[in-house]
Amino acid sequence: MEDTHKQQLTAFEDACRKAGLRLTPQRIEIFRYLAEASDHPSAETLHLRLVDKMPTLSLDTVYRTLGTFVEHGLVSKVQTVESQARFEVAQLLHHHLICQKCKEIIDFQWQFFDDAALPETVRAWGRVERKNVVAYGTCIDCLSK
Amino acid sequence: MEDTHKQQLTAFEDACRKAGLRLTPQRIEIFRYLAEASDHPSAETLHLRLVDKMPTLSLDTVYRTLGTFVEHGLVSKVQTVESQARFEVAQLLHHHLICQKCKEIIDFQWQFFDDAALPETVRAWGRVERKNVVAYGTCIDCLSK
DNA sequence: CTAGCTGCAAAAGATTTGCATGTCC
DNA sequence: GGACATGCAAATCTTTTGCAGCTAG
Repeated sequence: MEDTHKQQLTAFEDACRKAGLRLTPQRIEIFRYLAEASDHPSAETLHLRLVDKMPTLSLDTVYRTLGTFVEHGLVSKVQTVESQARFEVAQLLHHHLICQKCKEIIDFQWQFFDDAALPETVRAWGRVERKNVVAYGTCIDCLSK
Repeated sequence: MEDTHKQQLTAFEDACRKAGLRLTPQRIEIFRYLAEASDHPSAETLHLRLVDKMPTLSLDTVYRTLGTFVEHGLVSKVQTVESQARFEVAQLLHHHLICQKCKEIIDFQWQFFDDAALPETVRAWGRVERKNVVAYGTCIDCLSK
């Protein structure tokens, strides 16, 4: 496992303890897998890939666990145009590229945007906590097909 | 009806004819309502509000019609973290503010962002057709509660 | 007239929930 | 030990689909 993932996992265990969440094998596995995955899996995909390691893991536990993680800000629900929700380990300052053909979601960084101030008019609306860019298009693989 | 909406409606009728879509009373009402609404309603909300005017209108027609409109680029499906999908009349260059408490979605403009070029790294990914900002926070009404 | 829509009802897909049992702290 | 989490099954909620009748062009 990469260092980044180890750190995420430790931070996760600390966050669980702080939030009064029990560290069960299921939760650890689900989080670990999500931290290592880079493809924003759905609950179903996650379950499918984890039942090998953990044959008794049920799909509803995956749903429940992801819900709990999202509530506690450990995991983010990624917006898509598909019917199934997708998830990723919560991290600030990253944005999404979505291929409209293969539905793949890729993360990217954009410092310039992160530093930019929202327009004046938004200030009157309320308090903004975070802002994200979602860009839609066609990935290079799908373009060449 | 405001001029903007009249124009949208005329553009809609033209677009339907061009696309070979029939102009049925249901389609006209659904589009008209969506053009006038500013709150990004879900299919269910739309149906609920239209059955008064059109008592025979069925929910599945609303779903089917919105699907057809989205396919033809007349309407956009708005991504949310809620379970129900929400819709709006398609328009370029606008972004969303989402209140995490009351779930209200507000449009805003941001010329500076629209003009900004995506970072270099994105170019290697493929061809981007559009980019949107989604900002999350708490609206002024919910802040004062 | 007739291809394309609509409404109805039923199905499918995604997610949630009640409950009994098991397990982390 | 006791509160919390899990697994199972059933329920719920959202969206889709098959089909027969209707209607815009």
